[in-house]
Parts: sequence; structure tokens; C-alpha cells
Amino acid sequence: MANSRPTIKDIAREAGVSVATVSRALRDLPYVASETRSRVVEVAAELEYEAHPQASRLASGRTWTIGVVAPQFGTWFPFRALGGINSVFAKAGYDVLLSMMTAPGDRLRFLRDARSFCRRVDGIVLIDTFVGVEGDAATFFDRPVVAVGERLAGASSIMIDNRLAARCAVEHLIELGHRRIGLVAGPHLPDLPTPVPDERRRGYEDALRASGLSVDPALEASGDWTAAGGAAALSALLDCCEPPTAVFCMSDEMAFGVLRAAGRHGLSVPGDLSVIGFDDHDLADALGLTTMRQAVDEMGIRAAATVMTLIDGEPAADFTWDVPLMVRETTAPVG
Amino acid sequence: MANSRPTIKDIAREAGVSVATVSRALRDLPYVASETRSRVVEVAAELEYEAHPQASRLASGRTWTIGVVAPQFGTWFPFRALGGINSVFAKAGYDVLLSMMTAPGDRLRFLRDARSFCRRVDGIVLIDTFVGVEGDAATFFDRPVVAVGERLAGASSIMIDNRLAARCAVEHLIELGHRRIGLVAGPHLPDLPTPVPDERRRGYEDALRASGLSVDPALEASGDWTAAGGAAALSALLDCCEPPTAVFCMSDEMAFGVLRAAGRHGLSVPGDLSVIGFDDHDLADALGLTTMRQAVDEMGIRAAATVMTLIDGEPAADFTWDVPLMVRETTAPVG
DNA sequence: TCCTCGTCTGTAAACGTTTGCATCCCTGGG
DNA sequence: CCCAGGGATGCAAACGTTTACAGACGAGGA
Repeated sequence: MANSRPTIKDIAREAGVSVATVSRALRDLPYVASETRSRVVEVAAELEYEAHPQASRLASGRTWTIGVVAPQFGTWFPFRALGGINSVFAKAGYDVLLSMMTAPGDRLRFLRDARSFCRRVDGIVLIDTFVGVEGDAATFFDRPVVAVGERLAGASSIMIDNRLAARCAVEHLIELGHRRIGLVAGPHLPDLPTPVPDERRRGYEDALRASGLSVDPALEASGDWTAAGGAAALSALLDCCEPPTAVFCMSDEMAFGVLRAAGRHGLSVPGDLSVIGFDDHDLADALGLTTMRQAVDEMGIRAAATVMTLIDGEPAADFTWDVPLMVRETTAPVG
Repeated sequence: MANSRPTIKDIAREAGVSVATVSRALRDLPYVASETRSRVVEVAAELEYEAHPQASRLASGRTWTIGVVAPQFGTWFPFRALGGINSVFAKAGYDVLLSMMTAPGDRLRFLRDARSFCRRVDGIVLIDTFVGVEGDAATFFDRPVVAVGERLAGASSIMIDNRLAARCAVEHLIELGHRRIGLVAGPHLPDLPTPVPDERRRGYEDALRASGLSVDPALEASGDWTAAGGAAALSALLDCCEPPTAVFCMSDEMAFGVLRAAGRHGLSVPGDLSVIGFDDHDLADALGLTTMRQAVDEMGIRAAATVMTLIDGEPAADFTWDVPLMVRETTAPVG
């Protein structure tokens, strides 16, 4: 790789024009004669010229960088979304500046350092980052913001209807004839003010009530969003006076744990116990888990596209994604 | 967030010194009187000054950014590594510029655009990116390079010994008395020239030969690194004249599929079939999978630390990580 | 012919830092 | 008393772009 690379001056000299003309020609600005433009482009290609990113950023004020904030709690969702986001920005010529929140305290640290983070980017995508800013997010960050998985004032939100989706999941079980339906809930993560668990619980209750079933606290256990937590939750549920014939898990990872714990307890799935998850995790299909599908890749792609339109000055708009039911092999009519 | 932020000039005026002194004071350079320094620091804190990143990058040539390249094939490993890497750089004040390879063609695209990518970063971390450069990586990229999971000439490599680890896995099965040991191999991904599958296969063969067992091609099937592929591979293996009593899977995700397929075929694990994986995937513990543990987080952390030492001019050095056997519940003495 | 207007181009001033060099001052040794 | 040397500071030139502004030129209308 060459040590010293050509600057805009070199191109200008070689093409016999001024640096201003080179700059305009290479950025497709108007008021450049077409022969001039093509000569400049040709010289630039020949010398393998590429504008110095830092210099052009300083001069123009545009950073051509998007900040993406992702948590590492629950590895699956954010990484998938990141893939979609990255592909869009790579094509559009934006850099992606990543900020991951791996420890609980990172959320507050991020908020504290938000000013310096914002300074490096033209826009921000928050993946599942329940950042909890006061007031308007766009003014707080001083940049356009898109929130994936969260409704955030002053930002465009790419969401699903957690309550409705949870309700659909439970209704699927009810349609199969189940009457005692357990809930494996995800807890509030420390320091992460997300409404997601509450919404999904409400959906669960909605479905029960709509069918005239009562909400029984004994049928509810808390996992910690992990497979191990799901397994423990099922064990707790089975200790109950009259165990459920089906369980709704707030995440697929917990459902995987439930599946395993069921086997350990000698329960066959779906013969003795129906299990439905939430997410459509990468492994759900292969493991035959019935679940509610979050189209994470597409949500990421949409988020990326949206932040670019915001940068271009268009107004914020929310998108709510459908969450289709994926019937596979862990749910069956009540035995 | 404030609209116009103070520049170094504002600090200089307010503190009654020149911009040069401010610059030196805030960066802890020598030749600044201690009272001067503290006054400058005080004023900067009061005005909430922070250097304009693009400007300081242009002037100094340092970008304070590390480029991280990660594939999205097999979501688990790269994302975990990313977490470790990011935490280190966040603390050290480096930005992380992410480049993800989501489609097969992306590898070539990345190589084509490498020059412009390098220009934005002070160093590069390649996660499982079998990038296949000719000659010396550091000179090709013109930047210090650390490769995680790959041995790369001219770069520091953070690796495991795939061959040895695979051998250990298979030896574990042999010690349990297994003699017919199947292999669920991962294929070469299109356009990704990784030696990993070959190395793991050699380890498998090493273990067999060392125990006087023959290598039987009929005991080998190929998954595609996914759970679905693993399931299909086990089905193929079971069609074999005399099915194996144990299988070694080159990845945990494939092992999960094998576990599921075994159940479908009416085989109990580990009663009828022992299964060992490779990775120690997030779900492996909860699902009870015996496997070889790759300490991905720590490898990521080490990679980040290493690239920083390279930037400081220290010579490249490789690190090879231990891959301990995690005995859980999917392996047992042959029945 | 003159004036206007639009297209094209160049000059030079930003953008906000870092840093080489010159200067000033003070201390200590001869 | 003079001079060397080093600490502390300031001046101004980079760094490599973008862009406001001015000027040149040609065409077309009055």
C-alpha cells in the first residue's frame, strides 16, 4: 500500500485546473464543464486519488458516519440488526461507529459521553437501547435518531407491537385448547428501563381475559432472558399445584431452556407440554420451536434507511413491524 | 445539547494563554507550567470544551479509531469477540469503526476498498476474517493488524490450536469407550479461504489414529455450520450401514441440530449417542452440551490490547489460547 | 454596440486542531 | 559579569479539504 497518497492538489496540477474545480468535479456538483469533469475524473482514477476523510469532514462539517449503539444483553437480536444496518450504510458510503453497552453501567456512561459521541456522527441508531433521555431525543443528541425496538420521543422508531404479538402467541395456545397457560417472563434488566416485559405480559393477560380465562400468578415464573433462566422457570412452574399444559416464553432463548428442562422432567414436547417462544432466534427453526417472528434484519435495514432520510431533512416517522406466528413443532392440541 | 461549542481559541482567550499552550496543557505534554496547566484545565472543564475530533485528526494524523472487521457467518463468535474488543477500546478512548461482511462477495469488496478503510483507522482487528492477503498483512494494510482466529503473516494472531482441540474432543469420546465416532464437519464457506475445517478434521483423524482406529469416510457428514445442517448430517450418518455411537461436531450450532435430530430418530443422548461440540456457545451450558470452550471474550480483549501495543511500536506477537474440555451431559460411556 | 445573465473557473478564506521554531526569562557555572 | 542552557510560552505554518466570492467569457436581447 502506497506510503504517501495524492492530494487534491496533485490532481489539480495534473489535470491543469484548480483544486476548487477538482473538488466540484469529483462530487458531481454543477457548474463544471463536462470535458473538464471527465478529465479530472480520469486523472483521479489514474492516481488512485481518494479524498482524505478527516480533511473533508473538517471542512464540510459532515462526518459521513453513523453512530450505532447496541447492547450485548441477549446477543442475538442486536447482532442481527447490526448486520442489516451495516449493509445499508456500507452501500451508502457511511462509516459505522459502534458503541456497545456490555455492562449495566454502560448506559449511564453512554449518556454522560453522549456529547462527544454525537460530535463524530451525522445520525444515530439505537438498537434495543432503552436510553431514557428526557424530552426530545433529536434535540438531546443534537442529531437525527432512530430507535429500533423502542418508542422514543423525537426519534423515528422501528418497532413491533409487543403486546399484540404476545397476545397472538397465547391465543395460538388457547386455540389449541390449552387452558392452563404458564408465562416465562423476562425480568427488567438492571439499569435498563425497557417497557418490553410489561407489554408482553399485558398481551398474555389480554389473551387470557378475552377467552374468559383467569390470570393466575402461580402460573408465572421469571427467567432472566437466558436459557438457564428459562429452565429454572419451568422447574418452578412444575412445582405448582396444577402444572400448566402450555407455556409462553418472552424470548426464544428462555424457551430453549424450557424445552431442555421439560425433557429432564420427563415431559414430552408437545405431547405433555406446548411451548411457544418469542423472537425467531437463529436456532428456532432448526430446533422446531414455535415462536413469534421478529424480522430483525429487515428492521435493521429499515432503521438505516430511515436515519438517512432524517439526515436529508425529512420528518421523523415510525414503523411498526408485523410479528407473524411461526407454527413449528413445539405446540400441539392439549392432550 | 448546545448548538455551537467552544473551540480551543475560546479556552485560550478565557485562560489568557495561546492556543498552543492550551493544546499542550490538555494533552499532558511537557513544557507547561503547572499553574498554567491547571488554569487551562479548569477553564476547559467549565466551558465543557472537547477537541473537535476531525480537526485534531487532520492535524495530528492520528485517527484514534480502530477498524474492526467481522463476518456475519455464524453470528455467535464474532459478536462475542466484538463485545470484548469494544469494551477495551471504549476505555482507551478509541473509536471503533465496524465493517461487517454479511454476504460472500463482501470479502473481495473489502479487499478492494481496503485502502480507504485503512485511511480512517490507526489499526485493524480482523475477527475470523480469512482475508487472504498476499505477503505481509501489516504492509498490505499499511497499519498494524491483529487477526483473531486466523494465522496471518505480518499480523499478531490470537488463535486456538484447532487441530489439538479437535483431537482432545475426540479423545474424550475414545476414553469413554467409543469406537465408531462420527464427524459432523463444517464446509468451506464460499469465498472464505479458512483452514479451520481442515485443521479440525486433522485433529479428529489424529485422535482416531493414535488409538489405532481407522478413519472411515462413511462416518463423516457435512453440515453447513448451522443447526439445520447438523441435523441433516446426523440423518445422513444414521443411514450408514453401522451408525456411530458418538459424534464430534465442528461447531456447537451444528451439535444443537444433531441433538434435535437424534431425538427425532428416537435416539436418546447420551444413552444411545454421545455428542460433543466445539465453541462453548452461549446456549451450550443451558442445553447441557459437552464441548470445547473457546474463550471468545478474552480473545477479543487480548486482540484489542495487542493492537494498541502494535500502534505504540512494539513488535507483533502471537497468542494461542487454551481450549478446555467442558464435560456436560451429552457424552457418556458407550452403552 | 452595450448590457445582462448564466456558465464555468480560480482565488483565498475558512474548518479547528497540532507542532516546528523563535523568543523570553531565569538560573547556575565560570 | 557574561554566557549557556533549559523551561515556558507564543507565533504561524501546516493538515487537505470545502465553499463564498469574484472574475472571465460567451450568447442573446435591446
